[in-house]
Amino acid sequence: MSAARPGSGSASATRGALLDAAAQLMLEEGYAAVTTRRVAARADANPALVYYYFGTVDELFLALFRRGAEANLRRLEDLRQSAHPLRALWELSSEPHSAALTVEFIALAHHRPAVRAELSAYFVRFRRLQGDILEATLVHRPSTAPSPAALAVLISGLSRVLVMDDALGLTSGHAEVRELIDGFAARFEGVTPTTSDAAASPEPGRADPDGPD
Amino acid sequence: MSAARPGSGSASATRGALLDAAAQLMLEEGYAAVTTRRVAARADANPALVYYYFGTVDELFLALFRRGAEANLRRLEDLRQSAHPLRALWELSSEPHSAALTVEFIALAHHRPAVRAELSAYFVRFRRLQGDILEATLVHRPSTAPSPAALAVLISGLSRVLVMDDALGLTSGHAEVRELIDGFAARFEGVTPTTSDAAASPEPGRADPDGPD
DNA sequence: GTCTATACTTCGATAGAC
DNA sequence: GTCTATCGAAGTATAGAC
Repeated sequence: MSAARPGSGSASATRGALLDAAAQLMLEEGYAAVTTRRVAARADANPALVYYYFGTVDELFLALFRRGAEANLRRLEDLRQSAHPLRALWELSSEPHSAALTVEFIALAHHRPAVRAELSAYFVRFRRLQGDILEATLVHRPSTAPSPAALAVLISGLSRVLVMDDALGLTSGHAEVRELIDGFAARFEGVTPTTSDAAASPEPGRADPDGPD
Repeated sequence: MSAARPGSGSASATRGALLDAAAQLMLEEGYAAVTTRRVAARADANPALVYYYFGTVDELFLALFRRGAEANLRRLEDLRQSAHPLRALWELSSEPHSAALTVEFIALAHHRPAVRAELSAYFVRFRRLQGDILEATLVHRPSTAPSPAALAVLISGLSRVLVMDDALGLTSGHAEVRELIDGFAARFEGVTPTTSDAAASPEPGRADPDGPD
C-alpha cells in the first residue's frame, strides 16, 4: 500500500485497453515494440497514462503476463471437467497466439529478472496442475509409460515447437508428430482420434485464447 | 555488385569483432540491446563502422545469423563421422548458448520478414540434414518407429524445451525426459547410456558453441 | 483520471574529413 | 577503413494543470 497506484483490481477500461494494446503489439511486432508511446497510441490513450497505471514498462509487462497467466490457469482447471482432458490439454498448449506470446515472454525473461521470476513461478504452477490432470486422466497407464511430470514436459515441448515451426512456415514431419500425439490420446482416452471429433465437441473455457501457455 | 560494401568474404578483424559483440549483447540482454552504438562500444569500434560493414541493423542481424547457421550446418555434417551420431545430434541441439540465440532469432523473425525468410530457409536445411543422418543411423528401426522427419521435430522440440526450462530454473520431469532420450539412443546405437561415456568421447567439430540450433 | 509540456537519453542513419 | 559531427525521430520518465 505504499505507492498509490491502481492495481489489477481496478476495473478501469483504460487500464484494460492499455493491456490489450500491449498484447497486440507484442504479438505483431515483438516485445521491443511495446513502448509507452506506441501502447498509448494503439489504445487511443495518453502516453502519461501508462505511467499512471503501471509506473514502468517493466510493470506493464508483468501486468500483461499475469493477466494471461491467471486466465490460462483457470482454463486449465476447467479442463478437468472435459470429456477428453488429454486432447484439451494439448490444444490449450497449441494455441498460436498464446504460444507466440510465451516465446516473447521467455525471450524477455532472459534479461529482465522480474519477468523471469514471474514466468518461473507461473510455469511451476502450470506444469504441476498439468501433471495432476494427467495423473487423474491416465489411471490405467502401464508402468513403462512416462510419469505425469515428464508428460507435461513432452506436451509443452512438442506443442511449442510445432507452433514455432508454423510461424516460420516449417511443416516437415508435423503431420506425423500430430498423429503420434493423437494416437497416444486415443489409446488412453479410448476415443476415435478424428479431428472432426475435436471440432464437434468444444471444451469448456476456451473462449479467450490469450496469455502464455 | 551494386553497393560497394564488404561482404562476409572480407576477413576483417573489425567486422568479426562487431559480430561477436552483437552475439554477446543478444545473449545477455536480448535482441533489443543490439543497437549500432552498443555493438560498436562493446567491440571497441566506431559506431559508423557498423553502417560501413552492414548498412543497416537488419543486415547486421542477418549476417550474425548466417555466420552461426553455416557453422552449425558444418558441425552437423561432421556428426556423420561420429561414433554416436544420435547422441551427438541431441547434444548439438541442447547447447544453451545456441538455443538461447535461436529463441531470440525466432522472436525477431516474428516481425522482421528478412530474418524470417533466412531462418525459414536455414531450418529447412537443418532438419533435412538431421533427417538424413537419422535415416543413416537408424537402419534397423522397426516400421512402427517415427520417420526421420518426425524424429527431427521431436529432437528439436524436446531439446529446446529443456533448454528454455533451464533458463527459467524449471527442472520437474527433466531427468526422466533425458533418460527417455538416452534409452532411445542406447537402443538404436547399442551403447551403454552413461553420461560419463559422452564426456569421455568428445565428438568432432564441437569447438565453437555458437549460432542457432 | 486525464491531459500538456518538458527534460533528458538513445536510437538509426548520413555526410564528409582524414 | 576509420573518424567526427550532426540530423531527426523515438524512447523513459516526471511535474503539474485541469
